[in-house]
Amino acid sequence: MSSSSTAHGRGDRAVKPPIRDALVAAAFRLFLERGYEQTTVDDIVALAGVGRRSFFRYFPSKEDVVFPDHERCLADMTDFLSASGDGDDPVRTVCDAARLVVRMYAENPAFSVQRYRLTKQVPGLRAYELSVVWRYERALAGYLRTRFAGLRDSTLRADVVAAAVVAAHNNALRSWLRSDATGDAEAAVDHALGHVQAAFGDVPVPPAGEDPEDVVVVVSRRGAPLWRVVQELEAALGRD
Amino acid sequence: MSSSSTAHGRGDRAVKPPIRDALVAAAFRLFLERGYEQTTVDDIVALAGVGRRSFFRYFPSKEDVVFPDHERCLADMTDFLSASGDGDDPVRTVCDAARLVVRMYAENPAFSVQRYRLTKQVPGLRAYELSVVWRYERALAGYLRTRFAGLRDSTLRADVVAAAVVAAHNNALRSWLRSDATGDAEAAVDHALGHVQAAFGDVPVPPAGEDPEDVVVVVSRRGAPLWRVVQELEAALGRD
DNA sequence: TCCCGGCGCGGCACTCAGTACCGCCGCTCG
DNA sequence: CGAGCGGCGGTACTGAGTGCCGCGCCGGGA
Repeated sequence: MSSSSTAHGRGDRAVKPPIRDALVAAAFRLFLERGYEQTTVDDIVALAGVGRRSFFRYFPSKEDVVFPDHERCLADMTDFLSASGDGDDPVRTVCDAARLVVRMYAENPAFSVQRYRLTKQVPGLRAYELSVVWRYERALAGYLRTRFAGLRDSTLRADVVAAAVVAAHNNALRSWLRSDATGDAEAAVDHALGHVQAAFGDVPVPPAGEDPEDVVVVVSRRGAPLWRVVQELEAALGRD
Repeated sequence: MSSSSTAHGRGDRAVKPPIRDALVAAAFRLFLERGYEQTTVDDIVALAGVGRRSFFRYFPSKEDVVFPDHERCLADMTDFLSASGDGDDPVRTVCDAARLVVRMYAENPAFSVQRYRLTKQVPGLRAYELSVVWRYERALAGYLRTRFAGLRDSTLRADVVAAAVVAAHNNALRSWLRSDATGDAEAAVDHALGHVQAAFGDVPVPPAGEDPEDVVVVVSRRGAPLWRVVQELEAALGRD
């Protein structure tokens, strides 16, 4: 039932938000019973036994109660990205960041499946989920832009890779949710992200055994000054 | 001012929707004057001189008036996809389908720039645009799924390619919009989509040979993916 | 112990998007 | 010439989201 992102294991009694969890529980009970649009905020607060005003204190909109933990997960992702150094392959880093999301889904499989069924058939919730996914994607793209800075078409590469990572992640995640959360969600996402890493990563991961050597292209127009050649060479090598 | 997708050239007096265009014009005047959220539907219909009920006859919601032609463009895209045979490279086909969108934007540059500024700073409109983009992406992915049927991880590949195409298209389109629609939007999108085709398409890309006097030196290790070669080649040729 | 300030909560009233229903008018077809 | 009929406007309603205020609880300070 509980869906809070904060852990609560010891004897302490719901240290964080008792009323917030009550609202989420009441909302999902009613959403599953009579549908999302047939449930008003007044119904939710009546079942939860709190005032209507308190609902909007904890959730800016009615849709937010369906995604109570994404805000925290997004914060975790930005923390993860800002904490990861410049050493590893950036594509691998954003793939790891995406794994944070599927891990959150896998923490509450039943809850995630219910929410998936809800968002699948309510257009308003689908639109809201899109905006949430968009924020994840922008976080990944922002990180990649800094890592790709200096390369040619850096923002384009960043956006495309971020979109591919999100698409692969969501493909595997939705497939897992459609199967009623049977099997290993993280493994499915790993497999999907493997394709993206193979296509965009510095090192083509799955076809192992090959050399991780990169490619260098030098194009020199006749009469082009030497510094121009050096510049292109540096650009191709990824130097700043 | 006009933004209708239907042509109206001859002496006939706005054969399709006179009142619809009036609503769009009035809405944008008010949106630019005092902002989107500061403008009510009553304000729009008052300025347009029609009844409030008529607004919702033409636009299901207040957000729809900002994107008056996307419904038609989406229909064009689905028509284009269902009409294209199974002969060509499917990745190239979806790239061509995406070009329909930028072409629509390029038809009314001033209108597109205004709308871009609006959607950039109004969260509600951003969310709505996301849902519109999502429908384009699903159309592309649906086509690719049928074309990829039988291949391994066909739906995954379809989703990833569709997302990459949309991301590349939007990257170039938004860059063009941010520059106040100076330059060639379609060329920018072509360049961006070239990267996607290089990464995912059957045929790397037609590089459109330039001067035969150029000297090209390519050093490629076997581990490097083909798209990297093409990317560096394009970069070295100064195509951006 | 009493007082005081803050804060979380509930209640009220309001705006505005979106919908259902109805009544009007002009057009066209029988 | 009359009867449908479709586009349009008006009215009234629901429900989401907001601003405002008053209450009660809790902790700190004199």
